[in-house]
Amino acid sequence: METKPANNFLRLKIAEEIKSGVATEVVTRFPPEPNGYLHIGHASSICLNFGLAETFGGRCNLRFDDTNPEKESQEYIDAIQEDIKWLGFDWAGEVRFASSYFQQFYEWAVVLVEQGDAYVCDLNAEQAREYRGTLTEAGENSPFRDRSPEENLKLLSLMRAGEFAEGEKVLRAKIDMASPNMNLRDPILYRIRKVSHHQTGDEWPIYPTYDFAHGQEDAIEGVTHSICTLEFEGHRPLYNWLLEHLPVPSTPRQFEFGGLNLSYTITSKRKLKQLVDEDVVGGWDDPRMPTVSGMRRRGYTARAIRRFCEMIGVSRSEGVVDVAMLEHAIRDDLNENAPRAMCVLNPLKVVLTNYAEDQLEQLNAPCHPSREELGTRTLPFSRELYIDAEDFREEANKKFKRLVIGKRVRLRNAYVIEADEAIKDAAGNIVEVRARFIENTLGENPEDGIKPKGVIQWVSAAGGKRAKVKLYDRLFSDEGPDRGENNFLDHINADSLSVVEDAWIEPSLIKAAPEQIFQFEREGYFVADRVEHSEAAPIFNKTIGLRDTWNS
RNA sequence: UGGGGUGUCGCCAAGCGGCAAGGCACUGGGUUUUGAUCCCAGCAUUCGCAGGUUCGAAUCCUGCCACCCCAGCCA
Repeated sequence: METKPANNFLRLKIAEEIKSGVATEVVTRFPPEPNGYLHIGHASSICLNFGLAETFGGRCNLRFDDTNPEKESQEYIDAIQEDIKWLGFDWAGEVRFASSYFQQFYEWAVVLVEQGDAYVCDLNAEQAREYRGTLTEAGENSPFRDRSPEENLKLLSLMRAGEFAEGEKVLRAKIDMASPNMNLRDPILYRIRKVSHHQTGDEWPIYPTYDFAHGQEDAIEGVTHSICTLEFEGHRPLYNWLLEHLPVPSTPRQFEFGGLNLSYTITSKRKLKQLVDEDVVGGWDDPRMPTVSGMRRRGYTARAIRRFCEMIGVSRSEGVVDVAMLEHAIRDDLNENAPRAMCVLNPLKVVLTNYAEDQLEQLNAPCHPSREELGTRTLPFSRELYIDAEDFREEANKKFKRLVIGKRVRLRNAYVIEADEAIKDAAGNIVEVRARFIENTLGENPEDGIKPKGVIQWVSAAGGKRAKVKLYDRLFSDEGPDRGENNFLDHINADSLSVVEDAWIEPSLIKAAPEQIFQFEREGYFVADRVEHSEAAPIFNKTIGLRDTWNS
C-alpha cells in the first residue's frame, strides 16, 4: 500500500547537494500561520517537508508563523497540531513560534539601522504606495530615507515603546526603490499594531512582517531547505538580502514548488473561513470541507491522503489536479481495508411468503471478500426484510440485474429469492413485495438451474436497526469554483448534503465506534460520525460512493 | 511595454543528447454472491510554435507565442 517515494525535482536537487557536499544535512519546516484550519493543499506541503526530512535522515520543525495577531488564534494553533499528528507526522522537538523570536528580530532590526540598512519611514500606507512606483516605473525614495542611524535608532525605540499610533511609522529596509523586483523597493520590516498577541500578550506594539521574519526564523532553527510555494519566488532575493546583512547563525536557502490546486475545490483559507462564518457549512470540520479535519470527519484516512500526495508529485508547474485522483486514493485504501456491511437507504419491505413467521436464522458472512483475517459477522434472516426500492421493478429489460416480478435475485450472503407480486397503496405506490425464498441456496445456486439475475443488499426487519445516514456530495458544482470570473459562492452544490433519517442497518453496525469506516455493499464507504455518532443514535457519513460504471 | 516563473496524452507527472515511464480518467474483453474489486488489452510517430547545432534533440542554441506571480503597513 505504501509506495516508494517518487522522484521529484527537490529530492533530486537535495540528493545532488549532499553528494557534492553543498548540503550536509536536511532540516525543513512546516510554517503555517494560525489563521485557519489546514486543508488538502497544506497536507501536500506537509508530506513534502516531512517526507524530504525523512528520506534524507534529517528533521522537520513545526513552526507557527504568527506575525499577524489580528487574524490568528489559539483555536487554530491547537487544530493545526492535531491535524498534523493525525496525518501521521512528528515534528522535531517542541513546537516553535515566530513570536518566541520577537526579541531577537528586534535586535536585528537595530543592527540593520546601525548599519544604515534600514530606516523609519513616516509615509502612510497610501503615500508609500505612490512612492513605490509601478511594475514599469521605478519608485521614488521616501523623504525619510536619509535619516541618520542615530535618529532612526531613537525613532525605532519609540515605536517599540508604543509612542506612535498605528500606521504612523514603519521600519523599512533601505535597498533600491528602482529595483525591477517590487519586493526590493524598500520593503517594510515592522509595522505598528496595538493589538495583543495570542502568545506574547501586550508585550509588543510592533510586529515584524513576513519578510523580516521568515528567513531569520529559518536561520535560528538551522533550517537548511526552506520550502514554499511559487508565489514567494520574488521574495527570495529579499530573503537572501536579509540573511546577508544580518549576523544570523546559519544560512538557509529557499526553494519553491507549485502548490496544489484541486478541481471542484477551493483551497484558500480566506474563502474557507467565509464558508464557515456565513454558515454555508457546519464548521471547519464539516465533512464537505477540503480541510484535513473535514476530510477526516468525512471518512478519508490519513493513509489515503498521504498516498494521494505521493501520487500527484511535486513540480514547479502550476496545474489543477483532478479531484477524481483524490477519490481514487480513498477508494483504493478503503476497498482494501474497510469491513463490509449492509445498509438499506431507501427501504422497501419484502415478505417471503414461504418462510415461517416465527423463524429467525443466524447467517454468517465474511467481513471482507478477500481478507479472511477480518473475520465474519452474523446476519439475522427472517420472513420480513428490507431491500432498496431502487432494486425492485415490476418489469424491466435484461440489463436490470435486480429483482423483478417472476425473476430471481440473490440476497447478498443469503438466499436467492423470487418475486411474485407488488402490493400498492391507493396512490399506486409500491409498498411491499411478495416473494419466495428458494431452498438450499445458501452458498449454492438453485437446484433447478435457474440462476439469479444479480445480487442485492438487504436487512432483516426482525433483526435490523435504524440509523441516520448523511449523504455527501461535492460542495461545488463547478470545476473551478473560484477560477476566472467565478464567485465561489455562486457555485455551491445545493445537493451536497441529503439526510436519510431512517435507514436500515444490519445489527453488527450498531457496535460501530466513532470514526470506524465500512463499505456498505453496493453503495459506498461510510464512516460513523466522529462527533455525533452513538450506539443509541447511530449516524454514518458517506465518504464516497463505489465506482459506478453502470450506465443507462 | 519592468522583473520572476511555467509550457510533455483530457488531468497529474517522469525524462537532463541516443530514439516518449507511471498514475488518474476513458474505451474494449475476462473473472466475480458487491453493476465494486481484480485481470488483460487499447490510449502522445510526439514533447507550446518556428528556426538552428548534431550522425542523432522533449532534452543544447536563437527567436516567437501562451499562461501564472509581483505595485498589502497579509502570509
